[in-house]
Amino acid sequence: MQSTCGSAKAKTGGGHGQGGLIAVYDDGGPLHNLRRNARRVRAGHVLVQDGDEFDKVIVVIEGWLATSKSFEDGEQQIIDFILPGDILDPATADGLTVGVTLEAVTDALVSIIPASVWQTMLKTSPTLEDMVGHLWAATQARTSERLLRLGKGTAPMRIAFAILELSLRLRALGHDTDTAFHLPLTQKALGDYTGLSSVHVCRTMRRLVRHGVIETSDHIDIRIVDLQALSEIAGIDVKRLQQEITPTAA
Amino acid sequence: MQSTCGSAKAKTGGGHGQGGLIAVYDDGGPLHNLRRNARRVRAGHVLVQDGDEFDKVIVVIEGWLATSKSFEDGEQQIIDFILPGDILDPATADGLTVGVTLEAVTDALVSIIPASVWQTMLKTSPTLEDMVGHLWAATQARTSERLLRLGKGTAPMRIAFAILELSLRLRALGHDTDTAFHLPLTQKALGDYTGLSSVHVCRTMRRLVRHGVIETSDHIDIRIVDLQALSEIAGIDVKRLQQEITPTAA
DNA sequence: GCGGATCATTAATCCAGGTTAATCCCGCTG
DNA sequence: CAGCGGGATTAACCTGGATTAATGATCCGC
Repeated sequence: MQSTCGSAKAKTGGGHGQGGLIAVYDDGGPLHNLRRNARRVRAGHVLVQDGDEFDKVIVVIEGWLATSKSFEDGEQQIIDFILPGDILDPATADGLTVGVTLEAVTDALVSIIPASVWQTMLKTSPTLEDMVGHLWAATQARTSERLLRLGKGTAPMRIAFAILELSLRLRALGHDTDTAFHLPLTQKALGDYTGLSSVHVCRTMRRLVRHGVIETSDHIDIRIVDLQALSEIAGIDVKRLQQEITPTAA
Repeated sequence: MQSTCGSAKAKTGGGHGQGGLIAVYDDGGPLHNLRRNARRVRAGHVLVQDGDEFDKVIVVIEGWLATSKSFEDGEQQIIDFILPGDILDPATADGLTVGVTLEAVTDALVSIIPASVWQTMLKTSPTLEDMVGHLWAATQARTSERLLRLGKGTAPMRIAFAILELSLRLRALGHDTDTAFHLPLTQKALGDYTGLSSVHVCRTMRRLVRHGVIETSDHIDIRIVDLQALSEIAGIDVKRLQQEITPTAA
């Protein structure tokens, strides 16, 4: 699950704007024919509902997905965003049903692999197993940070963290520049991710802008102006977070 | 990661009061000699600190551990409780450092396995791989539920859920009876787990008692009086939660 | 039995963030 | 161009849970 990191790096990023793990798929690696049997889904499309029977693994090739859970009253929590290169096995312990709803945030391209096939792929490719291990470790680390902030963090901290976390993940994909990036999210969605109301997300982000920590333009294009300040608010060390949550970090 | 569930069941529970996965270890399975090289730790002992270099996997044989993260100001969030039979790989994506602090909640018996050895064990034992897959799926499911409640749930809901979650996990180990069980936790710790202050944990639990939903005796011995009501407050269906978070559920 | 821990309980007060609702902005379509 | 709809923004108000602090229980070692 650890060791032998390097192999997954392969930041060749074959010119299609995606480095990281996706590149591996196109390098004749274990997932090289993913694109062939991939499926295109539109933004808003729900791939699986919490509680459904479903025993497939999903690999995201392009676009954003999100896993979420909600109460009967409609209150929703986004569990995680699934970005290009991520692999999601939504199964619960019973191996039959899933514990989250999976929805496309943007138009996306995904590959849906039956569990049995996936098993075989894993068993025949140590590289793939390694990749999965790293992704899993990264997810763990991110989730822990998020649990800490959902449990004990203030609103500014949650927002700042979400911005930094997503910016790091996007950067690792080779999208966007270091400081400017686009979040395909409404403030409501950002609230569902951070456990805040959309109104308070707005308030808090406006405050960050006013304090010159970030800039925003046209529907959540974000530019980080003062990285130092932002990471202090988020309560993290950027370098360290990057190492902990970037599966391909050296 | 799913399929072939049954093999892990093995609820023989060799008479030492622990069913589930631990039983497998004693059945000549891949982990049968765990106890031999196990290490005993006292309650309160910190095994690893967030940020440490550490590339070992930890298997809990007896007792409770907890993973946690905290801010500089001392505010602490318990990420998860690690119970007998659980396997913890605390590594982050960099494969070198860990992202959580691991502490013994009670006196405990743990086996600490170097990453390389663990790799080998996994590769040579499909049964073990399967177990790990189920544990991981169970953890995922539990974490999702907890994220939902930390983000959007009220205090009663968080407490009720924590009680039910832990009671189910304990029951799966063959400890305790269906409705009565002991939590080796202070209210402070329960607060760190649910993202509440100890004072509010107290208030909320007292209210549950007053409403006849639970009973408590002597330092968090809990008896569930009205399971129906408790699960409604928690916002779950007990049967379903059990399937989703119990690695050995059929 | 006595001082000193640690933890639970309760009450009083405060505030971060939720809720509601009005307004604005912008892209869309007829 | 007007009208519309979805989101962002802002202000006014309210509340769930934090904080502080005082009081009890237990359990200790002496």
